[in-house]
Amino acid sequence: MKLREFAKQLGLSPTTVSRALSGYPEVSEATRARVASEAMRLGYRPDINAVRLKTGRAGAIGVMMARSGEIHFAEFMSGMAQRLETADTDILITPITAHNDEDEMQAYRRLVESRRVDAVIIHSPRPKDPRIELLNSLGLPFLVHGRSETEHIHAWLDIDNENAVRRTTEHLIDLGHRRIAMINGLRGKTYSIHREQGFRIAHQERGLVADPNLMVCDKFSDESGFRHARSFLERANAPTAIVAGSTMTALGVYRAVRSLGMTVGQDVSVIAHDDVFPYLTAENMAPSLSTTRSSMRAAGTRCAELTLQLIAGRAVDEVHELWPVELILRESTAPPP
Amino acid sequence: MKLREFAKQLGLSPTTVSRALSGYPEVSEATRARVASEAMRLGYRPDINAVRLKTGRAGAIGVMMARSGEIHFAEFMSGMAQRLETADTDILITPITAHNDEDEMQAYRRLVESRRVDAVIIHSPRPKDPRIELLNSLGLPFLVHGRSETEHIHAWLDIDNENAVRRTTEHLIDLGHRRIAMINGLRGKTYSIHREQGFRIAHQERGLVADPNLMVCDKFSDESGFRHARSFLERANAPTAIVAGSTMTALGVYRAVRSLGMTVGQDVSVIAHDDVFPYLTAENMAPSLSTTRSSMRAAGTRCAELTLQLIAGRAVDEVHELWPVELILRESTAPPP
DNA sequence: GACGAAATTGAAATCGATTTCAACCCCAGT
DNA sequence: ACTGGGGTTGAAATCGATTTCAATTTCGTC
Repeated sequence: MKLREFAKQLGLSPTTVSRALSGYPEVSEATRARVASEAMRLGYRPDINAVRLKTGRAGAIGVMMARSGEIHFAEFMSGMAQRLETADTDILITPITAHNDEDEMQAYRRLVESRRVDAVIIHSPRPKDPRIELLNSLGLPFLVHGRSETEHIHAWLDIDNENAVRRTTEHLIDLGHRRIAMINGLRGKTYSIHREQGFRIAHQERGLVADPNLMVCDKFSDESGFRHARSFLERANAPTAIVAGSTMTALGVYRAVRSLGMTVGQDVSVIAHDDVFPYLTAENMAPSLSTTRSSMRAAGTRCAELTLQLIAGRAVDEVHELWPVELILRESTAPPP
Repeated sequence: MKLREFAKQLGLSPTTVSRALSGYPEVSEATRARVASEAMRLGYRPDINAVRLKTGRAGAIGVMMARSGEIHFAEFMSGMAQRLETADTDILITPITAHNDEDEMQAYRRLVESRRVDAVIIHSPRPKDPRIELLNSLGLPFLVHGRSETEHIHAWLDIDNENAVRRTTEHLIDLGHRRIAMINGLRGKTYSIHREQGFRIAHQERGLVADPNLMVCDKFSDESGFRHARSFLERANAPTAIVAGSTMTALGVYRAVRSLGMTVGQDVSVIAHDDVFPYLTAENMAPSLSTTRSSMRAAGTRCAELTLQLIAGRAVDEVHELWPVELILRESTAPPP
């Protein structure tokens, strides 16, 4: 059913119908009500592509998906979806298969030039992230989930990674631990850098020095948690506590500890950051895992909201949110033996 | 840059340029080459919304995302993306917040009537799934990931769940197990039903009867694996083997076994279905987990391909694929003590 | 050199909405 | 009775491409 037809059935002009449906003020209340109810009854809905062509709005927010199916991705998206479903805005997934930066940049260009999206959200930025410069120069609104240290202006939402790990580490030191290891996220990402900073600062504050031999960077996975924890714990001067990058990593760490005949929360303390996944709960691990916590889903919802605001014209330099994280102590952290 | 302008710069008509870029045969090779290279140089790309309006193609495939961030989702999507990136087709995520069927149906209607997508993919169908009937009546091409038993025709790709669990169970019986428990997926989904069938058939074949008290349905999560395994193992007549619905479930099962002072692969055998996630590998669990395996990512890629074929007009009743699963025996299965 | 077929190119209509600008109605104020 | 203004409505232009149909060029053949 097209506007033409529909308008004819109502005995009105397309103009008036269009105005009635888009809430313009100059159409009389009586007409608006009639149009609305008839649209519902006859199932008329504007062709989204015509609307987009005419208005220039794409009605979609782009999200770049890294090739390696990020474990965080589904939760974040689900959060976004929650906000967007009432905003008549779609989520457009654009795959990044590229292994080099240039390909990735090309993907952004394509997105912008073909007018597919009104804005994009990018994840896991690096301190100097070329994407930020590119998006700025392309003039496409964008929100960074995470932060960058580039001089180029950008809207962002991030969690306070530095403070999270700092409190985590302080807690371990205060329990009496002196040799603490950290299994960090991917090298080069801003969040990994911030976490490392938190780790160092906590040590310094207490008059200690973080041992570089006890710090590694890797992806968040069960496997990497296991491997690094084993490697740490088999050393002569093994750490008595381990800070893990994610609950998935912690899973591997637990396994490594057990595989060496030790017990988490007794021989070795473990603490991790928890992005709150419905299928893996820190509280249910054995022993229950102490964590810093910040919901990935909530971040998705808020990022969607902020992105809508950017599209609506909110100033980029107003949009900066740093979320604090909760510290939740459970059974996996205790004084060293 | 618009077609008008671009064509003028080339000294050609918009018609010819459009044809050159879309690969029509009637444009001379020389012109085509010139147009292509200039388009690259000047960065001309057709406005996607104009193209869509004119051609009536949406250039996107819709995927419905259930509210609960499915753990499988990211991998499947990532697989889809891999196929679609060269097809100039987007993936459109539509959130389903609805708790009732009617809302969900409404979401599909909206998708179709506003011409947002050329096809949709739906997941985890039930034996009589009303979505299938609706999509048929709306005339929108769709692919079911999984299968339904409805009389309504539908294209589908599924893994052979029945056979997977059947072989799994046969293996356990052949090892000597007589009391085998199964932690199945969500009740009412076709895949859960098929798995249950496989479980029963394996028993029957060997002259045994599956014990209904040892079969439960629940979501795939660490927590549910733990809870149900505990409950099974604490009974008077405890099972000696457990079939788990996913590696995540198996994780919880392992934990439950250990929490009771028992050992996986000795006191209790465990086997699961593995959808192959990069962050949780059956092989790396301790002890390594025996599984049936089928890559979720590969399914995504193939589903994208099949959906493109449906859009191109391939007959719906030709599109049925049943994927066999591999059975991989590792350390978690052994004869009963 | 002329003719017709084949190969190229272009003008204009079209997709389905939004929005500008003009027209109309109705009534208050003079 | 006439004017002006507010409140409603509509005709037509427009967004930026694709595609139909007609026009033009090129080329082989007689």
